Amino acid sequence: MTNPATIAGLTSEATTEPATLGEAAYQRLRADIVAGGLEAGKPLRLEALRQRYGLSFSPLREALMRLQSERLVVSAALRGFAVAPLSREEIKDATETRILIECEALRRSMRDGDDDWEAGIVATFHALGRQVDRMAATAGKADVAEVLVMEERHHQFHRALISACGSPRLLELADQLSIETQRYRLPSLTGRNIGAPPRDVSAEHREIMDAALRRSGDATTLLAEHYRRTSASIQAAMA
Amino acid sequence: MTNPATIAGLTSEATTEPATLGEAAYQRLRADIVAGGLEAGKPLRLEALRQRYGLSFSPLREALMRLQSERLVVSAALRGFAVAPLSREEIKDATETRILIECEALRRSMRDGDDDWEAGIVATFHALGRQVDRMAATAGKADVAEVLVMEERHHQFHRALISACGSPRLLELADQLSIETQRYRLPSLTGRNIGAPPRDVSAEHREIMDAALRRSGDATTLLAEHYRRTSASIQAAMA
DNA sequence: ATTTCCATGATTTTCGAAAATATTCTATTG
DNA sequence: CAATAGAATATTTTCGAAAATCATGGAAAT
Repeated sequence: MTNPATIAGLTSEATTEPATLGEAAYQRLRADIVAGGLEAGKPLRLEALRQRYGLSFSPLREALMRLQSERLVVSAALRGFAVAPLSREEIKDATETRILIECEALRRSMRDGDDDWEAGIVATFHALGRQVDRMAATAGKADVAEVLVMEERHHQFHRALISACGSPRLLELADQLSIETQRYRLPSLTGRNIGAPPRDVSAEHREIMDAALRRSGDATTLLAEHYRRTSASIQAAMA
Repeated sequence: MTNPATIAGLTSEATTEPATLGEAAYQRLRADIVAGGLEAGKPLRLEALRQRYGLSFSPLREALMRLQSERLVVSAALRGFAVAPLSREEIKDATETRILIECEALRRSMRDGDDDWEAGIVATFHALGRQVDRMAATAGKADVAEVLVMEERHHQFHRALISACGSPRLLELADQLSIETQRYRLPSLTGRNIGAPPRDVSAEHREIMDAALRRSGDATTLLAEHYRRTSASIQAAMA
């Protein structure tokens, strides 16, 4: 059965209580890795995790195996686990793979999407805009909780675009790649982001939305450029 | 130590000795699911698995978590695991996703592939042909071990085609989708395959190879057709 | 000075029992 | 007879100790 948290969203705020400790460990570990609470490259000692989360080895190991499949954790046999390192190569590969997956899913959604699909795009675009406005009002303070809410809205918008593709695999892959790339985005969003190019992300979103609703082939091009711009700025910051 | 290499010509990693029991459980479970030794849809009771493989719960659960990420196993919280069911929808989605992934990887490989890439294609094509000839000689007997060897060679050929793509993600996804679709192919290969359309698979492989070595855009079209033909025949047999 | 070997401590991996939860069966009620 | 509640059973999930393995450091040998 697919994990509802994977589909539902990114953040640790579980709308539903996890049924097992293994599931809880998975969600908390993933949230901490993505948000940087567990530093990239750092070894994940089981004894330390046991104390940190108040769990036993079994559910922790289960969660770590899952996270390893999602490339958030690496491991060597008998040598334990570590938070997957960040690298320019990885963000590049993740971004290009994401573009491949999401552009195909967007093409199919534009072909098959109905009124509900369109409504979902408009609704999530609006919600994202509201959140961006709210954060602009309290400018200066890069509150990490607020940033996480915005990232969740951002994810919901992009997911709405491809939600009518009809392929569970493409949607799951898109979710996984979204999580992976979020690891790279978050530091630059919470940090004070000096030297970032002046970029109107909201305008990019609006263009993508408009093209998608027009069922125009431009939508995939705009989507790819949107992701490549973000990736390039991250890579530049990783000098 | 029990060597699964006799049963599993399935993957390259199956030939190397697993370092942990969890890894061994993963390999043996996967081989048994793909080969049909564990029936699709059937519940995987831990007590039964413990006896069958002579392992404790921990490594078994670890392996099952990994297999769940690869869509070979499904589970519901507190209700245990089951072999992932087979369905027309799944083989369709898996095939189309595989085409998306491998065609992109083939395009990149044709763009960047060097002499070693070409040599790998020619070598694996030859090895596959030898195996097919060997099996044609002993026709009538659909030996499951021989079929597994052939599937392994088949996989190696297709992997050689895309091996120069430069993306670890695309290669890993292709491997996973290859395993998934193998579950669907094996029954029809071991069974006596009545009513199958007369199809020269070797000729298809040669055409794909030739086009790839010519760096012709036809290669991706031929590859897609190759996979779609197989998928269609499987779906037809699933009436 | 460098290497090799072994003891020591740290860490991962595995096990089987215990706890938690689901499922089945039976008895009872409406 | 159908439906329900509760006990009994089956199964999953979790725990902490034990076993296996790796990492570290120091002594002996070259």
